[in-house]
Amino acid sequence: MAVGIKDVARAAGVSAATVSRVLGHGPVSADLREKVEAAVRATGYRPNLSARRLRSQHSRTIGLIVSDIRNPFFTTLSRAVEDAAYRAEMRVVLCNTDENPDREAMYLRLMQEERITGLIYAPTRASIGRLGDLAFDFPIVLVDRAGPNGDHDAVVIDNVAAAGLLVGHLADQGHARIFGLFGNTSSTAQERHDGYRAAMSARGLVADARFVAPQPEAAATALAERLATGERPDAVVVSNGLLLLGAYRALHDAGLDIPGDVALAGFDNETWTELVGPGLTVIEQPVADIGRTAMDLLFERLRLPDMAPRKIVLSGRLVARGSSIRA
Amino acid sequence: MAVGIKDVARAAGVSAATVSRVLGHGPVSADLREKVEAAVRATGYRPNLSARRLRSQHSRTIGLIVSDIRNPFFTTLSRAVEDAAYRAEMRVVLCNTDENPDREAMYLRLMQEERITGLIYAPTRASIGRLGDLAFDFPIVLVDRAGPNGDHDAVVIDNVAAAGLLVGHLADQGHARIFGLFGNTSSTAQERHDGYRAAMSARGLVADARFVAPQPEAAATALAERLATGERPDAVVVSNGLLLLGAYRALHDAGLDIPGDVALAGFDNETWTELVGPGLTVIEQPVADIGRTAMDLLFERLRLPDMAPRKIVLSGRLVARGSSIRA
DNA sequence: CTGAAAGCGCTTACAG
DNA sequence: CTGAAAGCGCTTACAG
Repeated sequence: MAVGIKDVARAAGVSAATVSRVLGHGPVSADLREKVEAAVRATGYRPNLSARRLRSQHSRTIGLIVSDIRNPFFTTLSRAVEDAAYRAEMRVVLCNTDENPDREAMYLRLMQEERITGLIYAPTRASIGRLGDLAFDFPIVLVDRAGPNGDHDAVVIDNVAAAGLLVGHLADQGHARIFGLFGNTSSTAQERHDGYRAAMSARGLVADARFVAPQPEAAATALAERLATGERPDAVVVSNGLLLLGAYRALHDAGLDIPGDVALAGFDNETWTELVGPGLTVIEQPVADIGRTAMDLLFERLRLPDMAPRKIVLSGRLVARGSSIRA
Repeated sequence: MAVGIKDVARAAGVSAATVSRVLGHGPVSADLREKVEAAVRATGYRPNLSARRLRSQHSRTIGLIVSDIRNPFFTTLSRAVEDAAYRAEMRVVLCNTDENPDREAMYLRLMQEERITGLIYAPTRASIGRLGDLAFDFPIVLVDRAGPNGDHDAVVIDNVAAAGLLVGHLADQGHARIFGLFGNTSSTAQERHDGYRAAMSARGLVADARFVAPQPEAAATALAERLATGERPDAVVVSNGLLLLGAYRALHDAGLDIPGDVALAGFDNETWTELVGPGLTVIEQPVADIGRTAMDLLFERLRLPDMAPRKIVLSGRLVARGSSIRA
């Protein structure tokens, strides 16, 4: 049915080996090369990648495991990774765990079964501790979330510093009761929480934070609850774009003016953050750089397997907008 | 290095065939099954999918080609497809064309080389006409964008009707000079344009539309240009979420009040559309349903290859918000 | 139910 | 530069 390499060989009057060499980078005379190329066109031959991978023992495949593809952070990241892979003539298998450790385990198994060349991986907090236990036949570069002990290559931003930037900015604007909302599944959110807490304490302010599921609804609910009890915070910081959406909605629904009643700031410079109300103050991450750097690190690791693990720390940038600036 | 099926067989004291049967659904005695399972655990064996696919001639792989993964429409679609594939014990290869016909051609080649089981595909407008020319070894279900002649299975929404809903709604609110912005790469946008034009004409209104590249910036530029010339439109409709973002920003930057100066409405009920200014009036598409239905159609087609092509038309729903409602 | 053998479609030493 | 042969790691008739 489907045309195979033998059919092309027959049509070109050469051996299958020669066809393979033309398609690969083997040495072939111009004469035969031309005949083979004509035969490939005539037959519409497409090599079978499963056979090629099996025989060559190279999958030329990069695995990419992210925790939520709806999050523009990971969408942008995956595009950067794909572009880099494409330039290196590799493909990408993109998997989405939804922050679910079961799905994560399944996809890690899949990566092994695909015999991937290397993995770029944003582990859930549940998995990040057990990372050392797992032995894989391929190198791993962590992105967005690094393990506590630096035994893996990783590309992250300085979350403690970035959270400190936000708190410092809010404090400079005269805010003191700064309520924090942080995702409860990622080490990144944990670090942002730590940075928040440290910066608050450094200014003699009292930390007041909650961890919630990383969804807008959870943030909205948690913030609404907080608004209903005790003294109202005069600012809110959140640890990512999804929570920012939920927090914005909760303030909106509560009829509060931003920043008049409550200031708002968070992570991830998504397009909509510039559009809403007064514009939202955010930390912008160098997302595409993170992806490119992760691929660079992976290729380095493949060339030099025994290199010591490297953690590359990039910086977030404060984008101050109306949501935090007191008139 | 890596443990293979023979290693497991040796460890379990059985043949490779028996190991294969335990891992598949073959008939094996409880006794041997147990031994094999123990050996699999002990060795940490993971089957090589390339070998399995090559030998079994089943890739158990669904291809999914979308035009822009940043567009939440396609993100949501891909999640729905993946969930359905997962339930059917299949994997998904997700490819992103960026509306670029070259990338599209490359990915179609890749699909053939992967010997995918079936393809779910949102073709660019450049390709949609040539769809009939291409012969593939796998069935295709078009999503979001159907060809002009119904020779492929497809799942779409009624774009003409949906655009008519928007125009009708705006007209009912007293708007007459309704400017339209439509993407220039998708047949979907073309249909929405046609629906816009038909609805305008049915109400005796004069159509005033432009096609632009499907990016926020292009929409913003085109709308700014339109605002700078001639009589100002009193409403703007756009054909998708990205253009809506750009149009919103252009109105905002021009210092115009929505809907006081200009009303705005468009497609895709993305989260941010509810948050901005007065809330944006949109057509909500049943995105997850489109994905699920496409997978159903694909499986049907695989079971019954000779079935006549079916086009399933779902409906958009008007979500009216402040951006179009005249006080 | 079980094993030995063949073969999926390629690539790659090996020999010339 | 070129071809014949072996073999990647599995699955699946075939025979028992």
